[in-house]
Amino acid sequence: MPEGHTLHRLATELSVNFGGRIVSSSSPQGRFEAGAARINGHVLERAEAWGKHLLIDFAGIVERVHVHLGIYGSFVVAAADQDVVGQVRWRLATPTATADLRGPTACELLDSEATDELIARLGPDPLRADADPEIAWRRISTSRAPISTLLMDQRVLAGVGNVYRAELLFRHRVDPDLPGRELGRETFTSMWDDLTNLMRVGERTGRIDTVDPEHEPAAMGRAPRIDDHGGEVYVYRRTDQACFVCGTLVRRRVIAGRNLFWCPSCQQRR
DNA sequence: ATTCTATGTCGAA
DNA sequence: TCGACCTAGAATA
Repeated sequence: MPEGHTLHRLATELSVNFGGRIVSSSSPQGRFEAGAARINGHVLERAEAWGKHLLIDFAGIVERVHVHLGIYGSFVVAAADQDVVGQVRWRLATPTATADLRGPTACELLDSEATDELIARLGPDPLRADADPEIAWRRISTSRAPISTLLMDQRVLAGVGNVYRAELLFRHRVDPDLPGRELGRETFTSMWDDLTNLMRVGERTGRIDTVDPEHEPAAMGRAPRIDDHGGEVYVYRRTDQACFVCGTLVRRRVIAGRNLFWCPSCQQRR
């Protein structure tokens, strides 16, 4: 379930469970064999997230491990001595913990130059203390592309995925087709602040919750929603269900292979 | 048993 | 805009 909050949680989890410890490293599936062997027996120094990218440092190794989960990758920390189940690209293990990486888009060693290039092409990550929203504003306010496309562009904002995109647009009642350069400065600022808060909640809880108290299940007399992304949301994957605010049916549209969900009544140009 | 789906990204057409 | 990547679990037959 990888949007930015997941990667920041993962970075913390890896740091807590493996940081400062000698780890054994292997690639049961075989596609990271050489890299895993280089790391084997070294001390994990730290793990950090930049948007949806994870970077892990090991003592005495100049390169950093770069992991990107893609759409279905997973990196799961569990107790020690787990059997290998399925396709495990990379396994980290200590006497007390095991971490298994499956199905990532990227799992590779990057030198410092490649790492710099990676970070340089990412926009500000709301979950990082060093994030500069002005960079995002500059890219949005000078673009003719629709705001729904810009929010997913990692050069504009790092860490936002399909769920946060749909929910952020809904929460601010923004038409997904609005060109970036027509988005008002005030709207952008409140969206950035809101996004930061939503993603912090996501990082803390491990789920994406975006519904305000007055629209929560208890307040509206409806059953809590249980879904893969694990939280309560306004529009994501709620195609043909009633909008919590106005009752209009939520719509879905495929754009460049991705599902966009929105309320056509609440989210109109003003 | 098979098909479908997914919170992502890249490169080709 | 489309397919490839590559994985597990859910849905369908």
